[in-house]
Amino acid sequence: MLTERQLLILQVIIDDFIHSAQPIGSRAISKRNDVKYSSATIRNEMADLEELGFLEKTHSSSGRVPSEQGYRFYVDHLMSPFSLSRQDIKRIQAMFGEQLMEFERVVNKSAQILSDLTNYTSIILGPEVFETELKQLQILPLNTHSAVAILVTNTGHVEHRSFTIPVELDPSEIEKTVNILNEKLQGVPIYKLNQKIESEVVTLLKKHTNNFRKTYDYIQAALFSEQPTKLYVSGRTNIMNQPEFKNIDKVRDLFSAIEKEREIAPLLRSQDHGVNVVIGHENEIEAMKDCSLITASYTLGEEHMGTIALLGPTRMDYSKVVSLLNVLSGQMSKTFRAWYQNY
Amino acid sequence: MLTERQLLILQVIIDDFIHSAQPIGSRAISKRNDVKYSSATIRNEMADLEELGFLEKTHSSSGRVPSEQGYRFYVDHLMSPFSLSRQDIKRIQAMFGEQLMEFERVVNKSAQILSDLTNYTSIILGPEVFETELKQLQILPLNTHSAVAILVTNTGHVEHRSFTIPVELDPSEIEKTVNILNEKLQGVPIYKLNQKIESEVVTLLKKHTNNFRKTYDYIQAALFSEQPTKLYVSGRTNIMNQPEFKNIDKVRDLFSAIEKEREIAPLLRSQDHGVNVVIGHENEIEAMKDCSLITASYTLGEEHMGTIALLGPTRMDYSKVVSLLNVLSGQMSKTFRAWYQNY
DNA sequence: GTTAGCACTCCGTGTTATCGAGTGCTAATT
DNA sequence: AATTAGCACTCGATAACACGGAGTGCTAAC
Repeated sequence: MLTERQLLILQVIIDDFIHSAQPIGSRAISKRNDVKYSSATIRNEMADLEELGFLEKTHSSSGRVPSEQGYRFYVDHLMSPFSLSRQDIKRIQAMFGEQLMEFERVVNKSAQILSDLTNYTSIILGPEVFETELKQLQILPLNTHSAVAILVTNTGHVEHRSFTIPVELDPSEIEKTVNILNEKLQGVPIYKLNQKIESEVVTLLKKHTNNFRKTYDYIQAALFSEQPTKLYVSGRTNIMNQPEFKNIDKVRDLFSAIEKEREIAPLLRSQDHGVNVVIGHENEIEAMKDCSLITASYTLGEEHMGTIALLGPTRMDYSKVVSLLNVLSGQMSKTFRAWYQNY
Repeated sequence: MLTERQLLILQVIIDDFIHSAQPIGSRAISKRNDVKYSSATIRNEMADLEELGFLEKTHSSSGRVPSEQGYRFYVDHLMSPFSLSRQDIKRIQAMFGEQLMEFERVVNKSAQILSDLTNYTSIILGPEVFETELKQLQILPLNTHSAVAILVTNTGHVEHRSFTIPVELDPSEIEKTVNILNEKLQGVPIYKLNQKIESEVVTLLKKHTNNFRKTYDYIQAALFSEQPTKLYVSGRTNIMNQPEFKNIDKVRDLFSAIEKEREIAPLLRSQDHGVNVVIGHENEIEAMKDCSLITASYTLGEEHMGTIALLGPTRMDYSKVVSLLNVLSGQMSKTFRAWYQNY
C-alpha cells in the first residue's frame, strides 16, 4: 500500500509530466508549494515508487517518468476530476443546438469537436443500429437495365445501392417481389430480415412469382448484403504535435493502423460501455503500444449504437479526456433519444 | 534551344533522380552505357543546364538535382511513355470487372488502386452530377415528429436527410406538397430545381395547400440544400515513405492541407480536363510547394463528373503516374457510361 | 525520519579532424 | 574547336573528444 506522501508525489509527477513531457527531477518537485519535503526525501520516495513499478528512468541519472502501471494507477485512483472550460462547453452546446438532424452529421461533428478540444486524434464508430426495424424497401428502375434499391429503417437510416438488371430477369417480377417483401417485412428488425424471409415469406413468393429464386437472389444481393460500419476519424495531424511522435516511422505505423478499419472497428466495438481507458501495451494493436485509447459508448434509448474514442500518447491528459468523452457521449445519446422518443 | 546532348543529360539526370532521390554527379552519368562523354564534358554541360535554370545544386560541391523548371520541361518534352506492368493492368481490370455498381464504391476502390500502384497519395473528387435529373422525391414519416427525405436522380445517386417535423406543420400538407413536387419535377436537372419550382410549381402549390410558405421552406431545407462534394483520399501514409518527407513538420502541414476539403475540392475542380501536371510552386497551396499534383478528369458521357489526382513529391514518377491516371480515368468514364447508356 | 553534501552518471552540445564525393578550372589532347 | 585528364578546392557527413549541467544514490549529519 502506498503512503499519503507517495501518492502525492506520484500524482505530482504524473500531472507535471502530462503537461511538460519532460522527465521530472526531485528538485523540481520539492520546489512546489504543495510539497514541503526536501529533494533528498523526494529522491528516496521516487526510488521506492520506481521499485514498485510506478515510475521509470529514461537513463541512469535522469528524472522520473510514469510507467504504464503508473498511468494505470493514476487513472484508477489518483486522477482529479476535470471541469471543462466554459468555452468548451459552449462549443459543444452550440453544436447540438444546430438543427442538424442526421446521425452522420452529428457523429462527424462530434469527431471534429473531440479532436479540436483535446489536440488528440478522435475515432468514432457507428452508428450501428442492429435492432433497428425496417421501414421501407424500394426498388426504383432508372432505365431499362439498371435500378436503385433503397432501404429505410425506423431510425431514418438509409442504405442504397445501384445495380444492373440481368436480361434474364423480368422487371415486373422484381416489382412484385419487392412489393411482397415490403408488405411482409415492415417493422422487422434488420438483423432478423433474412431469417424472417426464409421462414415466412419464401412460400408466399413462390406462389405469386415465377422464376422466384433468381429474382430473389438478385434482390438479396442488392439490398441485404451487409455494409461495414463507418469509422469517422478527425484530427489525424494532432498526433504529430506530440513530442513522442517526432519520429516519422512511428507516425506512419500508427496511421497505417488507423487506416485498417477492419481492425479498428472491432477494437472499438469490444470495449466496455461507459468510459474505458486502454493504456500502452494493454492495447492489442502493435502500432498503438505507446498510445492510449479512451473510449465511451453512445446509445439510442437502451440500445448501444456506437463508440467514440480518443487516441493519444500514453502521456495523455486523461482527466480532461475522460470527462469530455463523458459529456459528449451523454449529449449524443440524449440527442438521439430526443429524435426517436417513441422508438 | 537545348542541344541533343543537353537533352540527353537532362533526361538522364531526371530519370535517375526520380528513382534514387540522390543528387546526380557527373561521373555517374558518364559511366552509363547510353552516355559516351567523359565526366568533364558532362560537368560542363551540367553547369550550362544549371545556368539555364533546369538544374540545381544542393550545395556548392554537390551533384545536380532537377529544378522545378527542369521537371516542367521534362513533363512537357522529355518524358518517355510508360507501359504499366501486366500485373497492374490485371489489378485494374479485376476491379472494374466486379459487379460493383455504385459510384461511391468505384471511386473508393479507384482511390485505393491509385495509391497502391504508385505509392503516392491519391485524392478523388466527386462524382458530382450537375446535369443529373430528378427521378424521385420522397418524404417518409418515421413517427409523429420526424421523417426522412430521400431524393433519387436518374444516375442512381441517392441523397437523404432526416429531420424533425415542427409542430406547426401538418403532415398531410407536407405529403401533398411532396406529391406535387414529385409529379412536376421528374426529369428536371438538379441544378435547375429551385428555379423550376419558383417559376412553375409555386403557384400550383399555393392553390392546393394551406400554409404553403412554411411547409415549402421546410422541405426546401430538408431536400434541396447543397451537400458538399465528397473527397476520397487514400494512401495518406505513402507520402511518409518518401525521403523528402522525413521531416514531420512538413508532413503535418501537408496533411492539414489535405484535410481542408473546402480548399482542395475547388483546386481539383479547377484543373483542365484531361491529364494535368502541377509542379511545386505552381501549386497555390503553401504546404504543397514541394509536391506535385497530377490530375485527370472522369466523365459520364460528355459531362464532366469529377477529378482523380495523385499527390507526391516533385520528384515523382511522372510518366508512370500520367499513364496510370489516363488508364484509370478512361476506365471510370467507360464504366459509368455503360451503366447509363441511355442517359 | 529528514536533509545536506558529495561523488558519479549520462545526455546534449560544441569543437575539431578526417574522409569522400563532387565541382570548376586549366592545360593537354584529339 | 571540342573533348578530356588532372588537380585544387568545397562541403557534408561522421567520428572522437571534452565539458557543462541536470539529476541520481548514498552516507553522514541533523
